[in-house]
Amino acid sequence: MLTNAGKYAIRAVIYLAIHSSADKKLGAKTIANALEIPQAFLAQLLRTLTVDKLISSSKGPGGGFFLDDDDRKNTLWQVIVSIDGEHRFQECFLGLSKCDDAHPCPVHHMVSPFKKEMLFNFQERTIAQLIDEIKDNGTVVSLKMSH
Amino acid sequence: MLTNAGKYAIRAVIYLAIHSSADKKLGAKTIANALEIPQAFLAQLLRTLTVDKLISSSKGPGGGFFLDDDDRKNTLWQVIVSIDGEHRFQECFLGLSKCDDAHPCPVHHMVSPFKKEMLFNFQERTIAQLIDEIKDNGTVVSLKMSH
DNA sequence: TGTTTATTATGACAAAAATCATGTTGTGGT
DNA sequence: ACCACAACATGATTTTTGTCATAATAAACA
Repeated sequence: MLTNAGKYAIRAVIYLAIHSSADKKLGAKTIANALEIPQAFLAQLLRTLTVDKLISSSKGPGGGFFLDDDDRKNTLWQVIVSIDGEHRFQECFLGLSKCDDAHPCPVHHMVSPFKKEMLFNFQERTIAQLIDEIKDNGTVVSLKMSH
Repeated sequence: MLTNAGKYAIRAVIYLAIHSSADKKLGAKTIANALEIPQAFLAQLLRTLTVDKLISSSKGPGGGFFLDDDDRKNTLWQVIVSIDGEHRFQECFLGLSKCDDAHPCPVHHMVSPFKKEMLFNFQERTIAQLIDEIKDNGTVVSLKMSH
């Protein structure tokens, strides 16, 4: 459903959404340590996200990655597409290349409704909204691998 | 969510459910051709399923794999567990080792309800029931990779 | 203008998943 | 008893994915 890279990217973006701003930039190393994921690998993902304009970055001393207001209007779906590609998330549960309501795989009707709902969730909600929901919810979300 | 092996296994079991019986056994080669899956790889999966008593087999001429009445009382969930293991299906969407309602990952509330529902579907329905539903539904399900 | 800090870029490396190849054993028919 | 057939068992190979290391480039500040 999601590759490791995609999972890392989502966690990193959410971490940035919570902890960074235009005047509080974070280095790849900082983020990697906080999330307990390999630095160099994360750096590549952050670069890709930067190229796709889903996160912002600045070089030099005091530089780093961050999310500005515009970035926060994007969705996690865009992050997924940027790293894993569009197909990965939507592909047939059994891996068939053609699987839709007209030509369903044997479990299509068991799986399809939930996938659509989930996809919708990722596409509609902006990152800003997601953070708000999390804060409203009260329960402390975890981003680290284990705790 | 599911490994390639798991997807193959499910398709093979459903194929057997539709096309095989105690006096109509099918060789691994036949199934592999029908589903457009690599033979040798499928053969291993079928063997595993046989060991776990989810499908039946008999050696020698006229032998092959098939589903008897007892086999049809099993669920696809058992097939998944047999091939991919229990954890694969249930793991956290973002890969966190601990992710539950008490300690949720940032997208837990967006994903968890659907996963639970889907899991329930796979655990409750027997293979026999699934086949019945498919037949009732009318639309011809596809099992081949492409068509 | 040079030094520091941090991103960018590239390629090598490791691990895991998926695939393939080979020989062995058991079973039924002749 | 022999032969043909198909499952069984094991291990090697390939491919993909993920990880790591290192050098290059850009920006800020003294």
